Amino acid sequence: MASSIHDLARHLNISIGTVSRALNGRADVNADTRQRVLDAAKKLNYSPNQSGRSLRQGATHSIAFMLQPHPGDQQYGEPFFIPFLIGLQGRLAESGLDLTVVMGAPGDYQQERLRRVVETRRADAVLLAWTRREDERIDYLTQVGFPFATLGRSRSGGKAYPSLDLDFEKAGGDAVDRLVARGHRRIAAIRPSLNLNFSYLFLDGYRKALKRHGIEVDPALIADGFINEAGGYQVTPRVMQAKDRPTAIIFNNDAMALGGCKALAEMGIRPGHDIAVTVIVDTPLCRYFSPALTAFRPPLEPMGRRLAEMLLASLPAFAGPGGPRIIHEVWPLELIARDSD
Amino acid sequence: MASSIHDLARHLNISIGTVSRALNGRADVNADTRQRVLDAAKKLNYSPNQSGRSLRQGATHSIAFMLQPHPGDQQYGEPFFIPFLIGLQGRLAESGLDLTVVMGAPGDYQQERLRRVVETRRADAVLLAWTRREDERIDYLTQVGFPFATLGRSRSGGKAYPSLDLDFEKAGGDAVDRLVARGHRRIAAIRPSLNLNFSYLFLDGYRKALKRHGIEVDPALIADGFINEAGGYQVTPRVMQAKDRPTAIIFNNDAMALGGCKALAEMGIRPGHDIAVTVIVDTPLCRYFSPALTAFRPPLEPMGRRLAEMLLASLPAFAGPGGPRIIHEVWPLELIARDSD
DNA sequence: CGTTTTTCCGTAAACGTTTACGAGAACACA
DNA sequence: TGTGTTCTCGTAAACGTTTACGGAAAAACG
Repeated sequence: MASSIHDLARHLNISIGTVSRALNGRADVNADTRQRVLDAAKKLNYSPNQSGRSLRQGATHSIAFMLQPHPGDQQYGEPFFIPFLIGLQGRLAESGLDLTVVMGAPGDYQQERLRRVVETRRADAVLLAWTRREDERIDYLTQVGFPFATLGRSRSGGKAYPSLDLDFEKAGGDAVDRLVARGHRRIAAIRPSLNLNFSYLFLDGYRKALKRHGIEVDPALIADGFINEAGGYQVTPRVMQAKDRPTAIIFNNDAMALGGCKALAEMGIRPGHDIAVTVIVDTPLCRYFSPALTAFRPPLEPMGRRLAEMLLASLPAFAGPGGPRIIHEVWPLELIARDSD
Repeated sequence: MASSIHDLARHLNISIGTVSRALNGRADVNADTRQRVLDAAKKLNYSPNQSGRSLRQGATHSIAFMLQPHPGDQQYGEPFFIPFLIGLQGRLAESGLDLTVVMGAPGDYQQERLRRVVETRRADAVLLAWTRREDERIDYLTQVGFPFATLGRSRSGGKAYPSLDLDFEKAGGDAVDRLVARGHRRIAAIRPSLNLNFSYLFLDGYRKALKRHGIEVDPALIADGFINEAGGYQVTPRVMQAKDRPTAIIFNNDAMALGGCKALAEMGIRPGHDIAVTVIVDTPLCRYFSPALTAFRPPLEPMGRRLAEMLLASLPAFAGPGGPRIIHEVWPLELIARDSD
């Protein structure tokens, strides 16, 4: 049933070596025989056994993307990543690589699963998302010398790996600028806990922009909570209880914004009327919420493509003529003005 | 660096055969030597090369879950599946199996990717979701005799594969019952197009319940659209233009409900006040939306665990003493009453 | 003590590829 | 014609495992 290279060879009365060379497009095979091999391969529905290839070549031809729910986050997930994955997979496929998403159990922050992938050599490289400020995954991978790239920056591992990130700092500043221009002075910031790197960047941008406008940074207007609806719901009332009530809130996460708006609604506060709401990472949620939420949108699919390219460029086997290169890029977020501010 | 079974053997001065047997827990190896092997394995940080194992055993020890955005659905994804995947991965890990999620490019409905997985033998079995009424993936897999299980039922492929589904028919009926009990007679149904199987089940339940209550089924109150926010947004006004305006809408999809509520808001119609809204599959969205949406909730994580178990039970290599069994189950959806109806 | 059974381990083949090496044939060139 | 080059292909080893087979040593048994 599963036809092997031997079947092809027997069928054509040539050696398996020639068949392999023909299939792999090597130069030292007659054009005529190559065609015959290709035809036979199609006819016998042949496709190479990956285990065999991997074993011989020491490469799996697949890239692992580590996807993991945050600890305790049983209910919701990562819609954010889907368009990103589409771009990723598209670009990888062009280079003959498979993308496999490996799920971690919630809570262990991927370390165990990551080790498993690396040690059993299930992938040729790994893609990490939601990098933390100090990231043990990055430490581990650099230590064992396993190729990887990250979506997001980190302090860990030096800069010896490709990374693509969004400019959360600028977005945080732009959000403040826009709100200040609209007359706001009391601006709250709500961000995820866990030491996610983008959350720090966002806060930096927020703080710097306030200072630029001569506005004092009030700790009572800054809060962090769990990175989902429940977290936003829980933490938003806290900033609303500040002595001098905020007239605007910037949420660093769409899910938290959703929960926060729920909390606001229960307090009788209407986004867009009684308070201005801005969200840093846009998803379709923001668009279809009532009122539609002003948000900063990342070009997710192009980001996926680009990160794939950057990863490939760093791998000796795929790098272009110039040899392997480590590329770092930071992309801007585009403001989508809607009704909530 | 990557230590092989040969390194272990050399280090212990025994043959690789013995090492392998010790590692795999076979009976014909001395308890003492086994311990020495295990210790050495830990010390040398050995873990078996998957390609080697797979090649020899003809099994990859991994299960593929096919995840694919619907054609044209660039923006949003499958948050629905995350808890499901957690359950799945947890149960598979207990049997030493890896779960890899394989992404398809949007649009080709997975056929090409599926073939690729099957033909290159990257997984031992496949898990399909969002089954269609007539499903070419199922036809293909049964035809080539590749093991699989499905989340959702289908007309294709006979019944020779395990399947776990939710009782959308009952949920559709229950939703109608509840609305009728609250005085509604004009009840609209909005569901995804594409011939997704659950969408038909839902509609069947809806229709039967209406008839049970002596209410005529009005085609003007039934609409289908694309399975995302945009689809709901686009199609909801259509049912609202029916001669005798509906006083309630049942959405068969949470994303469509979100889009639909946006459309309603633009028409000045408030869910929970001017119209009753019920959603068949609950997500955190429904809970945090304003107003919170009444919805039917599936136990996603247990479903994942259970489907993994059912798949394993159907595989000769993992089936229990009774031999392989094909199990079919249909689980109920639990109504979560909130504020929208 | 001799025979049979059990325990334990080494040998080697096999899984399906890729690829270094070498060799025969055809060709080019003087 | 002789020599060197090019084209094409077969041979066989190698990747890291698992496992059937057989055999030596130890244990059990009479």
